[in-house]
Amino acid sequence: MAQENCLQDIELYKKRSLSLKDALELLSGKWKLVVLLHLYHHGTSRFKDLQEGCVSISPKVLSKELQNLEINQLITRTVNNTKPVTVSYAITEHALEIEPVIMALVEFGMKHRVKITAA
Amino acid sequence: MAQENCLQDIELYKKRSLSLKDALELLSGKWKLVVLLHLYHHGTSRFKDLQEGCVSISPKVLSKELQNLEINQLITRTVNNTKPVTVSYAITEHALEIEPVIMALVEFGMKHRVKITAA
DNA sequence: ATACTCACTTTCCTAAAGGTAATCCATAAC
DNA sequence: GTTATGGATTACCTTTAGGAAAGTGAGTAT
Repeated sequence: MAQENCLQDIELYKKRSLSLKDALELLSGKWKLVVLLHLYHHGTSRFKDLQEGCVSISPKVLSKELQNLEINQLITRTVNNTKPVTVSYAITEHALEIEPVIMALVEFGMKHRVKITAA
Repeated sequence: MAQENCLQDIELYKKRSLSLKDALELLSGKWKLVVLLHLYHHGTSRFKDLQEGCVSISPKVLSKELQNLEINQLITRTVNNTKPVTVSYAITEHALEIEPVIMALVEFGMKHRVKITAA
Protein backbone atom coordinates (compact mmCIF):
# COMPACT_ATOMS: atom_id res chain seq x y z
CA MET A 1 0.00 0.00 0.00
CA ALA A 2 2.76 2.37 0.90
CA GLN A 3 4.55 1.20 -2.22
CA GLU A 4 1.53 1.84 -4.38
CA ASN A 5 1.30 5.37 -3.09
CA CYS A 6 4.96 5.81 -3.78
CA LEU A 7 4.62 4.59 -7.35
CA GLN A 8 1.61 6.80 -7.86
CA ASP A 9 3.57 9.74 -6.60
CA ILE A 10 6.43 9.07 -8.99
CA GLU A 11 3.98 8.86 -11.86
CA LEU A 12 2.33 12.07 -10.74
CA TYR A 13 5.69 13.81 -10.67
CA LYS A 14 6.59 12.61 -14.15
CA LYS A 15 3.27 13.72 -15.53
CA ARG A 16 3.54 17.12 -13.90
CA SER A 17 7.08 17.51 -15.05
CA LEU A 18 6.12 16.89 -18.66
CA SER A 19 3.12 19.22 -18.46
CA LEU A 20 5.32 21.89 -16.98
CA LYS A 21 7.83 21.55 -19.79
CA ASP A 22 5.03 21.77 -22.36
CA ALA A 23 3.69 24.93 -20.79
CA LEU A 24 7.11 26.51 -20.48
CA GLU A 25 7.88 25.85 -24.10
CA LEU A 26 4.60 27.36 -25.20
CA LEU A 27 4.92 30.47 -23.09
CA SER A 28 8.68 30.97 -23.20
CA GLY A 29 10.31 34.33 -23.77
CA LYS A 30 9.99 37.84 -22.44
CA TRP A 31 6.83 38.95 -24.14
CA LYS A 32 4.05 36.39 -24.64
CA LEU A 33 2.60 36.67 -21.17
CA VAL A 34 2.99 40.45 -21.19
CA VAL A 35 0.96 40.59 -24.40
CA LEU A 36 -1.70 38.35 -22.87
CA LEU A 37 -1.84 40.46 -19.71
CA HIS A 38 -2.51 43.48 -21.88
CA LEU A 39 -5.34 41.65 -23.59
CA TYR A 40 -6.84 40.52 -20.27
CA HIS A 41 -6.84 44.10 -19.03
CA HIS A 42 -7.81 46.00 -22.13
CA GLY A 43 -9.74 43.43 -24.09
CA THR A 44 -9.51 43.29 -27.86
CA SER A 45 -6.63 45.51 -28.93
CA ARG A 46 -4.99 46.77 -32.07
CA PHE A 47 -1.37 46.37 -33.00
CA LYS A 48 -0.59 49.91 -32.02
CA ASP A 49 -2.31 49.58 -28.62
CA LEU A 50 -0.23 46.52 -27.87
CA GLN A 51 2.94 48.23 -29.00
CA GLU A 52 2.28 51.09 -26.61
CA GLY A 53 0.96 48.92 -23.79
CA CYS A 54 3.85 46.46 -23.81
CA VAL A 55 6.42 49.12 -23.09
CA SER A 56 9.63 48.81 -25.11
CA ILE A 57 8.59 45.92 -27.34
CA SER A 58 9.69 46.44 -30.94
CA PRO A 59 7.25 45.99 -33.81
CA LYS A 60 9.27 43.10 -35.17
CA VAL A 61 9.14 41.16 -31.93
CA LEU A 62 5.50 42.00 -31.32
CA SER A 63 4.61 40.79 -34.76
CA LYS A 64 6.47 37.54 -34.23
CA GLU A 65 4.90 36.91 -30.84
CA LEU A 66 1.41 37.60 -32.15
CA GLN A 67 1.91 35.11 -34.97
CA ASN A 68 3.13 32.54 -32.51
CA LEU A 69 0.20 33.08 -30.17
CA GLU A 70 -2.21 32.81 -33.05
CA ILE A 71 -0.67 29.55 -34.26
CA ASN A 72 -1.08 28.15 -30.79
CA GLN A 73 -4.69 29.26 -30.71
CA LEU A 74 -4.25 31.62 -27.81
CA ILE A 75 -5.34 34.73 -29.70
CA THR A 76 -7.35 35.57 -32.80
CA ARG A 77 -6.40 38.08 -35.46
CA THR A 78 -9.04 40.12 -37.24
CA VAL A 79 -8.52 42.62 -40.01
CA ASN A 80 -11.00 45.45 -39.70
CA ASN A 81 -12.66 47.29 -42.48
CA THR A 82 -11.39 50.70 -41.41
CA LYS A 83 -9.32 53.35 -43.08
CA PRO A 84 -6.49 53.06 -42.58
CA VAL A 85 -6.73 49.33 -42.03
CA THR A 86 -6.59 48.25 -38.41
CA VAL A 87 -6.08 44.78 -37.01
CA SER A 88 -7.66 43.49 -33.81
CA TYR A 89 -6.24 40.87 -31.53
CA ALA A 90 -8.35 39.06 -28.96
CA ILE A 91 -7.72 36.20 -26.58
CA THR A 92 -9.42 32.90 -27.23
CA GLU A 93 -11.41 30.93 -24.69
CA HIS A 94 -8.55 28.52 -24.43
CA ALA A 95 -6.22 31.35 -23.44
CA LEU A 96 -8.42 32.08 -20.44
CA GLU A 97 -6.76 29.02 -18.92
CA ILE A 98 -3.53 31.02 -18.78
CA GLU A 99 -4.93 33.74 -16.56
CA PRO A 100 -4.15 31.82 -13.34
CA VAL A 101 -0.56 31.47 -14.52
CA ILE A 102 -0.21 35.16 -15.15
CA MET A 103 -1.87 36.15 -11.91
CA ALA A 104 0.33 33.76 -9.95
CA LEU A 105 3.38 35.29 -11.59
CA VAL A 106 2.16 38.81 -10.85
CA GLU A 107 1.57 37.88 -7.21
CA PHE A 108 5.01 36.36 -6.95
CA GLY A 109 6.63 39.31 -8.65
CA MET A 110 5.08 41.68 -6.14
CA LYS A 111 6.07 39.60 -3.13
CA HIS A 112 9.56 39.16 -4.45
CA ARG A 113 10.02 42.87 -4.91
CA VAL A 114 8.83 43.50 -1.35
CA LYS A 115 11.18 40.80 -0.09
CA ILE A 116 14.33 42.02 -1.82
CA THR A 117 13.75 45.71 -1.21
CA ALA A 118 13.18 44.93 2.49
CA ALA A 119 16.46 42.99 2.73
CA MET B 1 -16.04 58.55 -10.46
CA ALA B 2 -15.93 56.57 -13.64
CA GLN B 3 -12.72 58.40 -14.50
CA GLU B 4 -11.21 57.59 -11.13
CA ASN B 5 -11.92 53.91 -11.65
CA CYS B 6 -10.38 54.16 -15.06
CA LEU B 7 -7.22 55.76 -13.72
CA GLN B 8 -7.02 53.16 -11.00
CA ASP B 9 -7.31 50.44 -13.55
CA ILE B 10 -4.51 51.87 -15.64
CA GLU B 11 -2.31 52.06 -12.57
CA LEU B 12 -3.22 48.50 -11.66
CA TYR B 13 -2.28 47.33 -15.11
CA LYS B 14 1.07 49.10 -15.01
CA LYS B 15 1.86 47.64 -11.60
CA ARG B 16 0.90 44.15 -12.69
CA SER B 17 2.84 44.50 -15.89
CA LEU B 18 6.01 45.41 -14.01
CA SER B 19 5.54 42.62 -11.47
CA LEU B 20 5.02 40.17 -14.28
CA LYS B 21 8.20 41.28 -15.99
CA ASP B 22 10.13 40.93 -12.73
CA ALA B 23 8.83 37.42 -12.20
CA LEU B 24 9.52 36.40 -15.78
CA GLU B 25 13.08 37.64 -15.58
CA LEU B 26 13.69 35.75 -12.35
CA LEU B 27 12.22 32.49 -13.56
CA SER B 28 13.23 32.63 -17.22
CA GLY B 29 14.67 29.68 -19.07
CA LYS B 30 13.91 26.03 -19.54
CA TRP B 31 15.02 24.64 -16.23
CA LYS B 32 14.49 26.75 -13.12
CA LEU B 33 10.87 25.80 -12.58
CA VAL B 34 11.59 22.18 -13.43
CA VAL B 35 14.25 22.10 -10.72
CA LEU B 36 11.84 23.69 -8.25
CA LEU B 37 9.10 21.19 -9.14
CA HIS B 38 11.53 18.40 -8.36
CA LEU B 39 12.27 19.95 -4.98
CA TYR B 40 8.58 20.40 -4.18
CA HIS B 41 7.94 16.75 -4.94
CA HIS B 42 11.02 15.12 -3.51
CA GLY B 43 12.08 17.58 -0.86
CA THR B 44 15.74 18.25 -0.17
CA SER B 45 17.74 16.66 -2.96
CA ARG B 46 21.31 16.07 -3.94
CA PHE B 47 22.95 17.18 -7.16
CA LYS B 48 22.74 13.72 -8.61
CA ASP B 49 19.05 13.32 -7.73
CA LEU B 50 18.27 16.55 -9.51
CA GLN B 51 20.33 15.54 -12.51
CA GLU B 52 18.35 12.31 -12.81
CA GLY B 53 15.00 13.89 -11.93
CA CYS B 54 15.25 16.76 -14.41
CA VAL B 55 15.54 14.47 -17.40
CA SER B 56 18.13 15.56 -19.97
CA ILE B 57 19.60 18.48 -18.07
CA SER B 58 23.39 18.59 -18.31
CA PRO B 59 25.55 19.03 -15.22
CA LYS B 60 26.82 22.35 -16.51
CA VAL B 61 23.37 23.80 -16.90
CA LEU B 62 22.11 22.33 -13.65
CA SER B 63 25.05 23.82 -11.82
CA LYS B 64 24.43 27.22 -13.31
CA GLU B 65 20.72 27.15 -12.54
CA LEU B 66 21.35 26.10 -8.95
CA GLN B 67 23.76 28.98 -8.45
CA ASN B 68 21.25 31.38 -9.89
CA LEU B 69 18.44 30.07 -7.69
CA GLU B 70 20.67 30.30 -4.63
CA ILE B 71 21.65 33.89 -5.43
CA ASN B 72 17.98 34.77 -5.68
CA GLN B 73 17.30 33.10 -2.35
CA LEU B 74 14.98 30.49 -3.75
CA ILE B 75 17.06 27.51 -2.65
CA THR B 76 19.74 26.77 -0.08
CA ARG B 77 22.91 24.79 -0.69
CA THR B 78 24.39 22.60 2.04
CA VAL B 79 27.58 20.56 1.84
CA ASN B 80 27.24 17.34 3.79
CA ASN B 81 29.92 15.61 5.76
CA THR B 82 29.71 12.36 3.82
CA LYS B 83 32.19 10.36 1.80
CA PRO B 84 32.20 11.04 -0.97
CA VAL B 85 30.97 14.56 -0.30
CA THR B 86 27.32 15.16 -1.10
CA VAL B 87 25.53 18.46 -1.47
CA SER B 88 21.92 19.09 -0.54
CA TYR B 89 19.61 21.59 -2.13
CA ALA B 90 16.38 22.69 -0.47
CA ILE B 91 13.78 25.28 -1.30
CA THR B 92 13.51 28.33 0.92
CA GLU B 93 10.32 29.63 2.49
CA HIS B 94 10.30 32.40 -0.03
CA ALA B 95 10.30 29.87 -2.86
CA LEU B 96 7.05 28.44 -1.55
CA GLU B 97 5.46 31.50 -3.13
CA ILE B 98 6.34 30.05 -6.51
CA GLU B 99 4.34 26.88 -6.03
CA PRO B 100 1.09 28.47 -7.30
CA VAL B 101 2.94 29.55 -10.44
CA ILE B 102 4.22 26.06 -11.09
CA MET B 103 0.90 24.41 -10.38
CA ALA B 104 -0.91 26.85 -12.65
CA LEU B 105 1.57 26.05 -15.41
CA VAL B 106 1.16 22.32 -14.85
CA GLU B 107 -2.62 22.69 -15.03
CA PHE B 108 -2.40 24.68 -18.21
CA GLY B 109 0.09 22.27 -19.74
CA MET B 110 -2.30 19.38 -19.13
CA LYS B 111 -5.31 21.20 -20.51
CA HIS B 112 -3.39 22.35 -23.52
CA ARG B 113 -2.25 18.83 -24.33
CA VAL B 114 -5.83 17.60 -24.10
CA LYS B 115 -6.98 20.45 -26.30
CA ILE B 116 -4.44 19.97 -29.08
CA THR B 117 -4.57 16.18 -29.15
CA ALA B 118 -8.36 16.39 -29.36
CA ALA B 119 -8.23 18.76 -32.32
C1' DA C 1 2.80 66.18 -54.51
C1' DT C 2 3.71 65.49 -49.96
C1' DA C 3 3.32 63.81 -45.68
C1' DC C 4 1.16 60.94 -42.30
C1' DT C 5 -0.89 56.61 -40.22
C1' DC C 6 -1.31 51.66 -39.39
C1' DA C 7 0.59 47.35 -39.55
C1' DC C 8 4.00 45.26 -40.57
C1' DT C 9 8.64 43.27 -42.75
C1' DT C 10 13.56 43.22 -43.64
C1' DT C 11 18.28 43.42 -42.59
C1' DC C 12 21.80 43.45 -39.49
C1' DC C 13 23.75 42.56 -35.29
C1' DT C 14 24.90 41.00 -30.36
C1' DA C 15 24.28 38.51 -26.30
C1' DA C 16 22.71 34.79 -24.03
C1' DA C 17 20.93 30.12 -23.61
C1' DG C 18 22.01 25.87 -23.65
C1' DG C 19 24.04 21.44 -25.54
C1' DT C 20 28.40 18.07 -25.90
C1' DA C 21 32.39 16.33 -24.36
C1' DA C 22 36.20 16.28 -21.67
C1' DT C 23 38.41 17.27 -17.43
C1' DC C 24 39.10 17.88 -12.31
C1' DC C 25 39.43 16.76 -7.39
C1' DA C 26 38.75 14.26 -3.25
C1' DT C 27 37.74 9.96 -1.46
C1' DA C 28 37.07 5.15 -1.34
C1' DA C 29 36.67 0.61 -2.88
C1' DC C 30 38.82 -3.42 -5.50
C1' DG D 1 47.48 1.40 -9.13
C1' DT D 2 43.16 1.48 -11.36
C1' DT D 3 38.52 2.39 -11.33
C1' DA D 4 34.23 4.45 -9.47
C1' DT D 5 31.50 8.17 -7.31
C1' DG D 6 29.70 12.92 -6.34
C1' DG D 7 29.83 17.41 -7.67
C1' DA D 8 31.06 20.05 -10.29
C1' DT D 9 34.09 23.20 -14.07
C1' DT D 10 36.01 24.23 -18.63
C1' DA D 11 36.29 24.80 -23.50
C1' DC D 12 33.89 24.80 -27.51
C1' DC D 13 30.06 25.31 -30.42
C1' DT D 14 25.29 26.14 -32.32
C1' DT D 15 20.95 28.07 -31.91
C1' DT D 16 17.84 31.37 -30.57
C1' DA D 17 16.07 35.65 -28.63
C1' DG D 18 15.61 39.86 -29.30
C1' DG D 19 17.07 44.83 -30.08
C1' DA D 20 17.92 48.91 -33.64
C1' DA D 21 16.96 51.04 -37.66
C1' DA D 22 15.12 51.42 -41.92
C1' DG D 23 11.81 50.34 -45.39
C1' DT D 24 7.14 48.90 -47.42
C1' DG D 25 2.50 49.52 -49.05
C1' DA D 26 -2.15 50.87 -48.82
C1' DG D 27 -5.05 54.55 -47.78
C1' DT D 28 -6.08 59.41 -46.24
C1' DA D 29 -5.61 64.04 -45.37
C1' DT D 30 -3.58 68.74 -46.75
